[in-house]
Amino acid sequence: MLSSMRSPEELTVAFRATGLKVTPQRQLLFRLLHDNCTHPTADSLFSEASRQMPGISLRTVYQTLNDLTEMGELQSIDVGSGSARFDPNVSDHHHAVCDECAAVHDVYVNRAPEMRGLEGFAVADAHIVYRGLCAACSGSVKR
Amino acid sequence: MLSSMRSPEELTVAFRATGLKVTPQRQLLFRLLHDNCTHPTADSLFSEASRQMPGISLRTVYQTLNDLTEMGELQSIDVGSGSARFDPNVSDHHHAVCDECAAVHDVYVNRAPEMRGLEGFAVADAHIVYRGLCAACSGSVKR
DNA sequence: ATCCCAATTTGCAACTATTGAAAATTAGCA
DNA sequence: TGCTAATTTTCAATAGTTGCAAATTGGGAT
Repeated sequence: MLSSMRSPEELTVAFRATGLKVTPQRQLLFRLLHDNCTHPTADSLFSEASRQMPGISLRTVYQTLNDLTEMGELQSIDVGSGSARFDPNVSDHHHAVCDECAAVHDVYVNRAPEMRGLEGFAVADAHIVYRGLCAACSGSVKR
Repeated sequence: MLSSMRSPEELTVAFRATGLKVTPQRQLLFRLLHDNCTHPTADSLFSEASRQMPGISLRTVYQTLNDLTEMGELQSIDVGSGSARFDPNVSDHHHAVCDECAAVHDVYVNRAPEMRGLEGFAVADAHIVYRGLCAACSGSVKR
């Protein structure tokens, strides 16, 4: 059901097949992104990567994220937080952002709603951003 | 039906009532925004304003846009174009962005779709961004 | 009509997110 | 093992936006 990014091993093959090289930096990022449901920013990935590979550059992180996005292995999403979030779940889905803890969750809808009030617009896709309080934040006794 | 920003005259009263001053810069922006359905950016408003009032500063434009947004007279929307767009239509609505000409249109949906796959998230609001080709761009013989 | 002071405008520096460019390094095939 | 194009790194540059301080000004009080 989830259409996740391919595994580090599969990406290694895919990269080589495309003429792209598989460097230690890229392998690390493949691993950090695999099954990552935190919707990380380039910067949070850079921090995480730096811990395991001191000296890796932020530029390389951006580069690799862009490569993966172009290959369709990653989805770049903008939930209005100022920086792009990257999502290895490339299936057709939407997002819910917690106003309290800023966590981003994947959500699904039965069918994209029909829009009204605009004749002749050919919709290619629709992305919904829900805002509110996540289970953890709304469940706890609020401050 | 449309819940548009109040008129320049009404805003003048509202500003004074709140202890905010009504300057020529602000009056100009009130006018430029009234009934403006182009979803302008701060910068496009600054260009327009500069034509009528050379010397007005971009900082003032940002300031006033933020003030109006805080007062609920304006909605700041992010359609992923890199810069914020401002919408004097403050009713509950959504947006359609043309991939060709980048125009942003207001759209309405019957009801916000229920989301699935996330238990306990208390939705405060939902914003949908549609992408595709607007009537003008999809109708014309493509380049 | 004039004063006065808090609100505003300006100018500019600072900041964040991201990309461009060039030199040094390296993956991976021959 | 060598070669070369791809990659990484470094650093500068860009866009959008905000912070700050000095100069200006709106508008109620006099």
